[in-house]
Amino acid sequence: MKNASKPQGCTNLKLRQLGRMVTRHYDHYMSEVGLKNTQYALLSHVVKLGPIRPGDLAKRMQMDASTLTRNLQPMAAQGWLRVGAGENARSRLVEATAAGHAIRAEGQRAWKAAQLALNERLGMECVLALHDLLDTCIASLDEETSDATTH
Amino acid sequence: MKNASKPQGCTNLKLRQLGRMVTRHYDHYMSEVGLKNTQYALLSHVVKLGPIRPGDLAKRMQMDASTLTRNLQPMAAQGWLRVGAGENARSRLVEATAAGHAIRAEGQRAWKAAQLALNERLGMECVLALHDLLDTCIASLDEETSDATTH
DNA sequence: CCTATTTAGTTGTATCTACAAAGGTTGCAG
DNA sequence: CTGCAACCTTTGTAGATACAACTAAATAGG
Repeated sequence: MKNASKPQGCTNLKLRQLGRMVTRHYDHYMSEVGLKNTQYALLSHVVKLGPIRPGDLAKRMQMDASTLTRNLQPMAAQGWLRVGAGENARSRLVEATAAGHAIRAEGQRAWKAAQLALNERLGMECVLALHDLLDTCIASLDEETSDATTH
Repeated sequence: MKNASKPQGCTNLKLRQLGRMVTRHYDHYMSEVGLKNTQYALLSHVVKLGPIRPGDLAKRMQMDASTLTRNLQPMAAQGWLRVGAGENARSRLVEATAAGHAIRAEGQRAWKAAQLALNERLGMECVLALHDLLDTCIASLDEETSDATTH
């Protein structure tokens, strides 16, 4: 017994609206340590994935390569990460500096507070269900993109 | 029997990642009629909510007032909508022009194709569940914002 | 009436986002 | 070795997003 046979409204609209709300929520907390939500996400990925090529990082974050180039710039200017030479002359490697690790640790505390507050506001059940669903959707769209269905 | 007692990962990250993917999907379809996903959303709201004040429209869309001011500009320049005088000298009214109604109708066809394709890619069950959850979350965060709990 | 506060909208500034195109690099075919 | 295709990243351009500060106008007190 379905809720409705056809989805009501626009998936994109709802995603973006909630996205704006949640992003504002996180940014409010992250601002205490001088980070944007996006910068914390990027820094965390760089810390975890070690020296990594921009293109690979962009793919992991489901982000356009040119967007990544742009997002790296303010963070490199802050000295939080470094975009060095890769194997080839045409590839590069991104890695976090000591300052980057430090601020990421600070950011993690702010992030935890933000996530806890959000869990509180939405209810744990809701957040768990949302995470599962978002993960499923991301995986679905991702596998089609990389076209790995055939082998 | 829960999936886990604490949510794994970052709600904001997942939302933004899926948001980027889905926005790209819609923009791909909307580009056929020369609209961005955001512009279609904005235009639809203006068409539906009739002449409306910028502030009210921003609240409806969970968007900062200054963001709305900026987003209106390219659309007004295209002649799709008009920002006219309101009751007071300090308030204004936004409404769609004839050209706005026309392109919104075209956009609607593109939107339908995009939504159908997304339903296909994610599966109807998944989209329905996602819509319900997004609506619930938006409503939760919204009621706290408007602080309507006390009376 | 006049000032203080609140309200409505815009501007300054900074970042995020992505498509199209450009600039080099690598690798392969001939 | 030469030329061309494929690859990796950055630039050009345009729009989305929001906080802080600003302008202007309505409103409340006195």
